[in-house]
Amino acid sequence: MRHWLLKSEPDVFGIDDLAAAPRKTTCWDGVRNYQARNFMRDEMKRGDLAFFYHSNCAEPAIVGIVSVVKEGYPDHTAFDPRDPHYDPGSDPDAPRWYMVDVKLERKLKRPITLAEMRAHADRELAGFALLRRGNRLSVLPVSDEHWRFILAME
DNA sequence: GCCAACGTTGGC
DNA sequence: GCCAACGTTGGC
Repeated sequence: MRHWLLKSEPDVFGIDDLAAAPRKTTCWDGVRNYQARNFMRDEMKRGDLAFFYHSNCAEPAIVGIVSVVKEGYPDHTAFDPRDPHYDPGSDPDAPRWYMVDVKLERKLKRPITLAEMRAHADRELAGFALLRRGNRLSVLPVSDEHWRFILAME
């Protein structure tokens, strides 16, 4: 089983939105980056766990844990001209973008902030993609060691 | 195939 | 709101 991190802007869709969703489940739509797409389409498996991360906000932090409940399938929002994530280059016969479904397992007891994690960037969390300068990937893998260390911070 | 221009991401 | 970093686009 692999571990991941999923970014979401709390102003758009935060951890409490997921907690309020039917069956605490949502499709992770709107990802328009090829590397992130490949992770969702090819590598994320049912039962994998992921950190739910709040980005582009006052306190960037990991705030919860989700599980993959449905593996990669075409992101239909790319087909809808009225959708903000519409991409005319993707059509149902040859989908360009994929998504997974995730379910909230639990919120963390407290947010693990980006600043806190950065304090370990040279030691326990060395190599963690989230801490790379200029990191813009919205779906990224987390090693088992980093996963365990971050959970221990909780 | 190169690279400048542009749009987006995301921390601060 | 600013701006650095990055991915994408399109002219050549």
